[in-house]
Amino acid sequence: MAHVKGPDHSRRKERSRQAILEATRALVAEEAYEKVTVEAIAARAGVGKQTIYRRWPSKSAVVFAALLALSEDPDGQSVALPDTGDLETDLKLVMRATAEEFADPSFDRLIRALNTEIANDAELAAEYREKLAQPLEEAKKARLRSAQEVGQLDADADLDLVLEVLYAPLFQRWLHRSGPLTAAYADSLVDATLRAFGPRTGVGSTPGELGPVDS
Amino acid sequence: MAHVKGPDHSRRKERSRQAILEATRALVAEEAYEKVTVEAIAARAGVGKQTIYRRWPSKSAVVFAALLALSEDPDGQSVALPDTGDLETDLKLVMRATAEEFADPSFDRLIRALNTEIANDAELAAEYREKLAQPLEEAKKARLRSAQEVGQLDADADLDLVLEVLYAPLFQRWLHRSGPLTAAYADSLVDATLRAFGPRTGVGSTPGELGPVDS
DNA sequence: GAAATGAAACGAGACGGTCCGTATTGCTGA
DNA sequence: TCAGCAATACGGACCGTCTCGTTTCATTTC
Repeated sequence: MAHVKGPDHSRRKERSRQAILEATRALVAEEAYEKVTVEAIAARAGVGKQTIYRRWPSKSAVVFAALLALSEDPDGQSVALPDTGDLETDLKLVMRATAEEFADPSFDRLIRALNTEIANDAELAAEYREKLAQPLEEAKKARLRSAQEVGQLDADADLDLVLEVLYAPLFQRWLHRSGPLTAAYADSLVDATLRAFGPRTGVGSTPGELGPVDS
Repeated sequence: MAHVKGPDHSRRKERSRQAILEATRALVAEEAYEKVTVEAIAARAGVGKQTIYRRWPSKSAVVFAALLALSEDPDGQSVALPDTGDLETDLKLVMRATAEEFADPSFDRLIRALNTEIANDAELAAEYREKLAQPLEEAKKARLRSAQEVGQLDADADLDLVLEVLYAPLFQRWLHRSGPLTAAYADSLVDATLRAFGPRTGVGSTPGELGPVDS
């Protein structure tokens, strides 16, 4: 008597759900965002338009869900950054990889669509932060904390600020197409960030008042 | 007989042109961007729709022109940053002012609309860079160069990179609504930037191998 | 067990509404 | 007189709703 509801159509639902999300991703990846229509998604997914609107309230929501699912695929597997023991090495690795990702046209279009959605919708932005950005940031901060423990990063550094100084320039340069995203550029961002937040040159225990370098 | 063309309607043309741009700015400032329609602009400007399309090829172009005109208004007057002689003071002044600007809802909507346009249209982005971003950046770089000359900034620093490290975090935090844009935050960005690109402390400048804490 | 039953979900697509960008029309002002 | 204009009708694209006949599947019936 656990069956309160009627027939179990969950498998059917899941299949069409996946088809819709995959069709959406494919379309966003291969065309300009304005050309992605709900009708096109439905046709590509082999699905009726109503099936889409049964699950999501708007086109924005569908696109957003499709892009969210991109990073949720690997079940519960949480992100983890490389940890060779040397922060500079690890950061350069990650930043170079990030810069390369942005060079891929498909990825470019996907992320541009995502940014357009969240820049103009505070609710979607909050959901994006909660489900995608926060977990990733936590992983990055975990790596930074481990660097703090071995004295490769200022123990007092605000990690949110460190991440922003590190990533925001890359993001802005990509979004505004204001310069090339080369490996050298990625490296120079890491260098700048480490100069700003690297270990204090002084006798570094807990800081606060001691200021041996006063120049 | 310098009049090659017919009757001199230039004053009329100019009047309707200004009316269109002003109506556009008003609408973008007060409503969500999707609600701004060409018909609404025409009605508000007391102008026929065709008059708009006679001058601009698309809605995007009108909106873009309206926002461009925002910063072109003060005739040929070029931008100049404060120069008290102390870079830290000047940068904090500018960064605090920038952070405050973003807090104004009208300004927020205007810049959000502008960013949406240029993020998805490489041509508009190029025009934006040429007509708005570049001149502003040049003014900022001029201030930085003067700081380099008096030894308040590393003479070898890449000024484009300095500006990115300084402004991009603020921009990203605003765009993604990922944190408050306080004066303290503005200051901490200046502090970080100056630690990264400030005058070299001496000979053994670049970090990397010196490791008093090796645990 | 296999066939019949009924409800939920579905594919297809017609429909109203909004908006873009074009075409038409009659007016107006120099 | 006539170029430029406001007003507005229009075609086309798309969104989101609604309808209709069909498919799928748990349950019932033999």
